Amino acid sequence: MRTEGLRERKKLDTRRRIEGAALELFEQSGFEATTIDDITAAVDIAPRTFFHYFLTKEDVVLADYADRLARITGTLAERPVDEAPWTALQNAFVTVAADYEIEQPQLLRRFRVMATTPSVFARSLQLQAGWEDAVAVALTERMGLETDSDITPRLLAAAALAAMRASLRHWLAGGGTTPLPQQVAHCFDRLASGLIND
Amino acid sequence: MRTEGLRERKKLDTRRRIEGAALELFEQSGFEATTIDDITAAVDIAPRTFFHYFLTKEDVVLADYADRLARITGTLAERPVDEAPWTALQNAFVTVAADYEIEQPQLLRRFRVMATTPSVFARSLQLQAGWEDAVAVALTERMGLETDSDITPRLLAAAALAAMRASLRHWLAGGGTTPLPQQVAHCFDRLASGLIND
DNA sequence: ACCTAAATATGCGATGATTGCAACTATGCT
DNA sequence: AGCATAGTTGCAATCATCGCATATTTAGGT
Repeated sequence: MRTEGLRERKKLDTRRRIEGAALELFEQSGFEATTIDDITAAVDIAPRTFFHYFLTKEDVVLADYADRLARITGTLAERPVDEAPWTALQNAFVTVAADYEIEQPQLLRRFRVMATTPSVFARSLQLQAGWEDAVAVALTERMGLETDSDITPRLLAAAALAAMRASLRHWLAGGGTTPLPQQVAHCFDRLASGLIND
Repeated sequence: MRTEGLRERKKLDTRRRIEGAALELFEQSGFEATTIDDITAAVDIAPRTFFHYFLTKEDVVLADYADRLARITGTLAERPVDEAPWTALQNAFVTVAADYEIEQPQLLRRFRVMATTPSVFARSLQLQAGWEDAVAVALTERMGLETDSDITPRLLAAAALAAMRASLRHWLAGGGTTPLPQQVAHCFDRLASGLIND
């Protein structure tokens, strides 16, 4: 009972090989200086095939974002319904932060490219906006509200993402030194206790 | 005592004509379906010239962002130094919100395009990230902190932008019905008093 | 009005991402 | 083996964007 059939395995393998080769090239020559042709040549596939695996060149760097979102909404769904929304959110994001911590080495490669390439950074913001949407929807359901009638879920989702981004930035600035989960928890706490005292 | 010389006036005029024609075309045929050639033909300038006025096609839709940021940092700088950072931020953003309210008709055109075009939306997020940077820097100075040593300014800036975005979304969802400044003030208040109670 | 330097506008020619389409090949299933 | 399906490839076309060399235009003296 392998991971599905040969087809699936091959596909996953190709995807990983693209990611590997691309990241290597990006770090070596820079994102913009690396062409799709360079990447596909390195993996020995047709240029056209690249776009069957990734929507854009930027997405190779951000290949983990979809799973990351799933992890967030997944954790959020697991939290007891009677838990305060903000607390549930904190738990969900601290969980992802813990993932980040574990995968730190690989992540740093990606983040380095993102931090130095505007188009990749922009794409990451776009994907994160998708996270915000998903989280807002999840919160709306959890809080039993009408869609879009109340601004609360949106505000909470946006604030959560803000806390995450700020923490991440700090983490990266320190080269991954400071413990990320604690940092995230701290930012959530700050927001939870109001910002006037800062 | 005109606005500088003829050269300056012409340049401003061309810029405005590009914006006008482009927005019209975007609304009529869609952003992506409109090419640079279409736009420059409508304004009767060379295609190459377009890029002397705007860095990207997306930037035509977001032409006001630079001034908007100046307004924010300007207001922030005017606030008394002993005012709490979050309060100062609130004031700065409510000020822009008031601008938005006044320019509502023109803004709605732009927002409509932004809301329906992923690449424009992405670009707007990128520009807002620039706002966040600028605001964070301003706060760092105002609070007399070492650059990047403390995560606070970053968190506050990110939270402020989050409040702004959430408010804006609500405003747009309602077609510009609800009073934006109040909405923004409300979101800032919510964050200021902590999110646990929600 | 005339002349020169600086600022702008054009024209031209790459480059490179991205996409639709049609032909081709490998895999899954019977 | 033999068909249906999914995945790969080639090809051609679009279009944004950019560097560069060449006109044009405007600003400031003379």
